[in-house]
Amino acid sequence: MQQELKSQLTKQQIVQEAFTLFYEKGFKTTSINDVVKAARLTKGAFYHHYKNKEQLGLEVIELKVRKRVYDGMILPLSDAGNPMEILEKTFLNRIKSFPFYDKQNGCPMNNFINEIGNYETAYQSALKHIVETWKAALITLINRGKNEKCIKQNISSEAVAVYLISAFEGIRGIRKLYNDDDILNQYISGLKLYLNQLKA
Amino acid sequence: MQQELKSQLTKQQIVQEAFTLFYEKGFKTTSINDVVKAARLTKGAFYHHYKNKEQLGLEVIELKVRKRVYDGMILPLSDAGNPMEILEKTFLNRIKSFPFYDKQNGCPMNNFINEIGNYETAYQSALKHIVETWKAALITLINRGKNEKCIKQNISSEAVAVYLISAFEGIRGIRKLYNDDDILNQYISGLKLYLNQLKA
DNA sequence: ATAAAAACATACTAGTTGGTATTTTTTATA
DNA sequence: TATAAAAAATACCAACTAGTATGTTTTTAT
Repeated sequence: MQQELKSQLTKQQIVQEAFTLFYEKGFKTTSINDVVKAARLTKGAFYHHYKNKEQLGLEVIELKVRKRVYDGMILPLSDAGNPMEILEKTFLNRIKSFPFYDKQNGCPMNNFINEIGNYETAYQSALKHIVETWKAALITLINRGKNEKCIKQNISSEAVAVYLISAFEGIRGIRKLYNDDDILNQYISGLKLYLNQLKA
Repeated sequence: MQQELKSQLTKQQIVQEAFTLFYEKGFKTTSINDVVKAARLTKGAFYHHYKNKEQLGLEVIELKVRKRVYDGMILPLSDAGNPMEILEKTFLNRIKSFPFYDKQNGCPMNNFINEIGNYETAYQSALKHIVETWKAALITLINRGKNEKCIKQNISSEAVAVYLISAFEGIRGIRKLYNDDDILNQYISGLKLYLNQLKA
């Protein structure tokens, strides 16, 4: 039992360090040597727990990237209260609460999508699953807003959800190019404007 | 004179093949060997024309990526006609006219941004320059729309410009995860909705 | 015609990559 | 306490990386 615990702890350590490195310097540019060095382990230990680098990447997406999006952007959507306010609060709070580090490095999911999104089926579906979950949660909330007469009836919930996600992921990338928050504040203005126009 | 022409032709060939490879498989993952092989040249030839890989990357951004965004998304904005219609036409036409290849591989600029956007100053400013040019062109058009009373007065042109760009770049990445155009059509619905709400 | 210079090719280096084979250490169980 | 199995370390490999040194061919100027 203690052995299994140790094994899990080691894997956790590897995944944690890998996530940080992938986030900061990209998946392709991070070597297994980088990861085991950061985790203060050796290659032998790594390849005892993981078949190859791809499997590590998938586990990082599954355990870290997914959780991040889930906790930050999906879970808050199921709170009780005015759907329109929840929508605003979730997007704005998230953007505003990012530390400099997160602004500089962008969205871990978006980084993965744009670095290895194409032609790597396993990654594609892992990332797609996160997006789909997010989208579904947004649609549910928007539909609730329609039912409760605080969101316009004649708009497509799906379209709004996709447009919200797109703009959010887009700005996370674009922000990386800048050294200040001006562009982020402009995005926030644009988002507020957009949300206001959805109100019934 | 003939020599200079030959030199320019070789460089063009290199930049062209490099752009394609960077687009298809990423900047970091494409080796100089890949590039010279595609251009049917040798390493000696490459390093005669370019100082290093970074310089090639910058030239690809400057000559290819920039032109692509300029021709597809910026130049059409300065057409004569109803600003609102131009806005709609430019974004929708562009999205709808992408061949499968372009949908699968995403936006070359966005790929660069998310792959090497952070901690590489030279790339940052090259890419930022493209975004800024795009943004400025959008603002000009939106302001014209306000003057001509076809766009609401009480909205921030900057905010709209940034939100439009963000969503566009965002969906180009997200589309990479899918095998069909459903998500793209939902984006288009969302975009139409958004644009309609700007009308005066 | 010839010498210099530019364009390009060949062969190489030192370092890194993902991954493996083998050995040592730790842990669980009899 | 002996033994098997899991965990981790060491040492290694072939392929690949960006870049260089040194050639050879082609073009240009005189």
